[in-house]
Amino acid sequence: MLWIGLFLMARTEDPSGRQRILAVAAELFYVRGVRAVGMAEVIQAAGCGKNMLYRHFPGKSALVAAYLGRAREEREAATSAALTGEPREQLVALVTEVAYRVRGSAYRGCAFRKYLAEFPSPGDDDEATAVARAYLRDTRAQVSELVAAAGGPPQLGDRLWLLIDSLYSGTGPDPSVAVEWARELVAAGRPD
Amino acid sequence: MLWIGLFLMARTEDPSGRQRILAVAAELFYVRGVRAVGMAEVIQAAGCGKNMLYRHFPGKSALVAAYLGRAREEREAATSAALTGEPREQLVALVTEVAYRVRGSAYRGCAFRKYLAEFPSPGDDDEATAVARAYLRDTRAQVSELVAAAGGPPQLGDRLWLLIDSLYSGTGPDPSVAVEWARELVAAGRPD
DNA sequence: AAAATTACGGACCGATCGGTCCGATCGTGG
DNA sequence: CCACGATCGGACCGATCGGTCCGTAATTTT
Repeated sequence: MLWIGLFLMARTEDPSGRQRILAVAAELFYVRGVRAVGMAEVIQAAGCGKNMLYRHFPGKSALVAAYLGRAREEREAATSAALTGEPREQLVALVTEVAYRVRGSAYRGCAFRKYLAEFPSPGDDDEATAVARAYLRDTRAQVSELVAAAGGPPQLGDRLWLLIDSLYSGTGPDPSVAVEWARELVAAGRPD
Repeated sequence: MLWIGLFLMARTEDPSGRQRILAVAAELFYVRGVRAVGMAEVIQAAGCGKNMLYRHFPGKSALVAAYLGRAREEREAATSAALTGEPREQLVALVTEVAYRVRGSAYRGCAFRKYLAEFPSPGDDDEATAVARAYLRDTRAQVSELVAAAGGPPQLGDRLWLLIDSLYSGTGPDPSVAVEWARELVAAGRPD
């Protein structure tokens, strides 16, 4: 009975353990900034004891790295869900999905870009910085590969990445401007 | 003799006073982040005593606000220097100037966007936040006005602002992509 | 019911923060 | 040569940080 319970918790929600702490910490880090949120505040918001948190995460840097890793998983899930249809449609869908997310009321900027802005000179062993940089690099590579699959010129990838980058920045114009522009761009690149 | 000296210092450089402290602090805040730089480090880098700094700036928040105000002045000077010729040329020159700055080896991202990312939930009386927001708002308005003066549609302003925004983000493609795109955009909007 | 495992949360530690105050020092004017 | 003013920089303060340890209470296993 105990083992079945542990098994189910591990497979499903783990509502009072690691996942719960991570969800609470992620929200705080994202909204208020990583440096501005102390461990004590995470503990209080999670409603757990100090032992609980420090057993799952050896320190704040590990918690922050897990926060960005979680953000990456969420982004990848949303992105892959939007990528159906032929490559050209996928390119537009990619921009549209980002625009949709940016319009959401909970959007406070790109978590990875914000982290890199907050820690521009990290130690060489900063795992969170590695996660953030890898995400940006991989996402951009994904666009390039998609453009190559669609038979478009590399320049198309550059310009689409520029549009996505502007969307994420949070200070750009209305997201629909980027979406409409991406549509024109992909349509113009069509050889037929 | 004493008065002449004071007069010259006030008119020219003030090498051991406010301007020097501000220059040192600005470099530190910009490269390493505002929160990551303590007042003690600013004082040591400026080579002055604590009294010196706290006489010119009542506290860190005032120093940060002055840092962003200084950054704004520098940006406005560089921008206005680039704005010669007819409105359409000015639009391209605006993007080109930003691209030039972004390519510089000392570029570490837009100071205003970085500050807003570092302090997403400031107090209502945070002067630095007000400076940063005002800069972004005014710069965007400047683009819109320039487009209007050039007789272009508002959409042109949106798209040019998008390009500029992407340039500043620091994670976009090569700056030349935005410059070339801006050239095409302005040329295509030409009625003749 | 007794025992053992778990978790909450306060006490505590050293380090660092922004900021104040004051003694020591140096250059200048009388 | 002395006295004055300005400046450097260390001592110090309260607050907060990340992190450790442990007393106590609750829950579960036997």
